[in-house]
Amino acid sequence: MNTEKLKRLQAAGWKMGSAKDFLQLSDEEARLVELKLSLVCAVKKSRIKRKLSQIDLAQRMKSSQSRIAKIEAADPSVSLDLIVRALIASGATTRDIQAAFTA
Amino acid sequence: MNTEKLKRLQAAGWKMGSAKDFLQLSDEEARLVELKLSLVCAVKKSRIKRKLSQIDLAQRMKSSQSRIAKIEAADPSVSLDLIVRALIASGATTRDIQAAFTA
DNA sequence: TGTAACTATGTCAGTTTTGACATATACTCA
DNA sequence: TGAGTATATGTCAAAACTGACATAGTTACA
Repeated sequence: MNTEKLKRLQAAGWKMGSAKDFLQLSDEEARLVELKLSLVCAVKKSRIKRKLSQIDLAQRMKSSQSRIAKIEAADPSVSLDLIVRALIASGATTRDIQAAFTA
Repeated sequence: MNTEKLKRLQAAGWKMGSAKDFLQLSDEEARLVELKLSLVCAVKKSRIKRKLSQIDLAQRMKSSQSRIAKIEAADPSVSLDLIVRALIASGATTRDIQAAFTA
């Protein structure tokens, strides 16, 4: 089982807090991972809230359904840029985005 | 004068609000640019506040001085990932990061 | 049950982003 | 002035990310 798979499992619902030790991340890396996970959750919430399918969202941001799926699964191949673009495209308000940084 | 140069000028202190029209960005693109500019300013503030040189910060995050300079100049070649990593490495608190979203 | 819509996962060529390096420019302060 | 420190800008090979595609799995509902 590799690191990438683990990161995906994390996103799939594993409790944070164990991530750092398990993946042997530095504090800084851990904060970035947690931040990404928060934003990723916000993307899904925002998308569902607006009743958009992954295909809908993909079209809005000129991406593809598979990439949206990877975003929501916190696949290690997705950048913070893409996550935030998805969040914006999904209709999240500035306040929503801000809130995601807190969580 | 190209788009990349313009984006750098923006970061160098130009008032936002003109960016969207001038660069013909969509609302979504404009929001992302504004977000990046806010974070970029936060990086510089945080770095200065902790009395770190660009070299110091570069070492902390295993990057290079030139890349830190590009981050602070909002060079189009820098990703949101790198900006946030710099912000974290510079010692910014979660609250600082959050505040950058408001500004 | 079937089937239509939705979501997940793997792959890959093309594109973007990266650290490193060279070098130029600015800013102290003696 | 000059030497030392800090920051800016250009370049490039290597690494990371991307959309697109195929396809597998899931969910909802008649």
